[in-house]
Amino acid sequence: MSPTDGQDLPGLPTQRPFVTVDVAIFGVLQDELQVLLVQRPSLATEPYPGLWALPGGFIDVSADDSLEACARRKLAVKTGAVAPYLEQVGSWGSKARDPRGWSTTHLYFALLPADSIQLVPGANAADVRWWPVAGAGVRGRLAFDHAKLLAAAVERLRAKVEYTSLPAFLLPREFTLPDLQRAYEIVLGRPVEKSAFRTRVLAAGVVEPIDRQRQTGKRPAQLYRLASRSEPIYFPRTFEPKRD
Amino acid sequence: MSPTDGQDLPGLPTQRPFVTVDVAIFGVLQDELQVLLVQRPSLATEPYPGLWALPGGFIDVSADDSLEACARRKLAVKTGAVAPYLEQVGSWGSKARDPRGWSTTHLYFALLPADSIQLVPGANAADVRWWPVAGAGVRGRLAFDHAKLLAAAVERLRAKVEYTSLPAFLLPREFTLPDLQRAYEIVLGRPVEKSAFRTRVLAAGVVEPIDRQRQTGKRPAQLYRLASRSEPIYFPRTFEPKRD
DNA sequence: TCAATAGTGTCTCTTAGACACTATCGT
DNA sequence: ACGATAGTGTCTAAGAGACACTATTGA
Repeated sequence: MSPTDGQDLPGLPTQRPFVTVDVAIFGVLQDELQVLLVQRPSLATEPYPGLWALPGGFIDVSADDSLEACARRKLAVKTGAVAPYLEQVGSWGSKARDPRGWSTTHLYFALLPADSIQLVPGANAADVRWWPVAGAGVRGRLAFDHAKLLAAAVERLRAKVEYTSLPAFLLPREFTLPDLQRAYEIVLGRPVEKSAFRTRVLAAGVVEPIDRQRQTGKRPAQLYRLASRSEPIYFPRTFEPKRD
Repeated sequence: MSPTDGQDLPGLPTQRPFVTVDVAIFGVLQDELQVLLVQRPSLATEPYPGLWALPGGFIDVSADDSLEACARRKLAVKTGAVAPYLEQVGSWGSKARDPRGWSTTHLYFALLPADSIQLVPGANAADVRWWPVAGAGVRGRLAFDHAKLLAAAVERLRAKVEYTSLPAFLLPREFTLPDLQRAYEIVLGRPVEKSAFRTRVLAAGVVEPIDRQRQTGKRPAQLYRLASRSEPIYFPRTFEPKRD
């Protein structure tokens, strides 16, 4: 197959944008919401050398059957794991966002239990590490338009957390209700009322109790697991605090 | 500039998907939610000849500065109008969705006052017309994967209508509250309670009264216009009917 | 018995939903 | 006066938010 196959069929444009997929992988570490970033290679031939970026890259039209498959592949390459939750955030494309030319990117975000995975520095990424989302360490120092992409992913995540069970995908398979409540508080960045939280989560059927409790020094807590390991639950109302 | 410019820079993939933008343009006509479709040319060299499809097509990397600009261009070409509301729904891409090869599409949906525009049959589209969204006339007879795309756009629209002022963008610049309520009912496909509707819409500051009323045979109705002509308003709660 | 965390009960207040009622036009 | 549509008021019930209270462990 020649390298220009499919580039010159009649009616198809000869000049095409290049197409990438980026993934914002979120986890909770040290009681903080963090995002997985990779460091770009320090080669003068590469754009933004040495800067941090969302993991991602070009579509491989011979290896990737679809955009989502491409996102899952890039996720697996960095984490060696299959994320329990993956969702498309949107797409961006313009002449200016990549110095190499007209480009589009399809942005996904993934949630996973951060302590369950091993980071995998890749051939094309000097380093891989978690960065706190709230911290200023990352702000404004990301390659390409990734600061904007990350902000969009965080905004989407925070918005959906108000009315879905998404934070459960940040926890290991078995967890307690206080664990889950803490995950909500970490993502939202504000405290959540305990009684209302428990009522809502249990009424919505997000979780089901298992026949075990967590033994700590204090009163033991009932262990739960997700009722639906793959799909999030949507709540009828939100967690938003009462307006004043 | 040679036709392969930008195709062979070092590090860039030589094989790229082709990139399209599609737009689901919605309007209310004959008391129904309708979508603008174009008929594909009846040429054997074109895929899906004669079938109906969402307006759209390839990115023109020399004419389009961004994906959204491309969507606005395609919208203007068919309607001659600038839509008061345009939102990205998502993107799809795979090897299989277009017989000509690996392709991606970026789907937008637009809302506009249907009676304010003139349809413009284009060079590459045999015909343009409105189709009822609910009707079976369109179902399963769309080109490419556009049935799926249209379903996604309708789903997004319906979901957002529950908690936003989107239907206002389907009305002319001046309208009455009963007009607006009717627009909600048409999009949602179910009746909306009058009193709660008015309370919510007015409390949210969606509209502002103008110094005129609509004279019909009956009691005249106060005319309003959008408080914010460009941005939709988000309600704190939804219009969903009480569960049983 | 105390500290600490898990889990429940109770009160209030807001708001949606239902629906009846009033208001204003033309005929 | 009446039909028809515009617009308001009232009652009820459900759920959120606040917060106090009880429960269960180890030390």
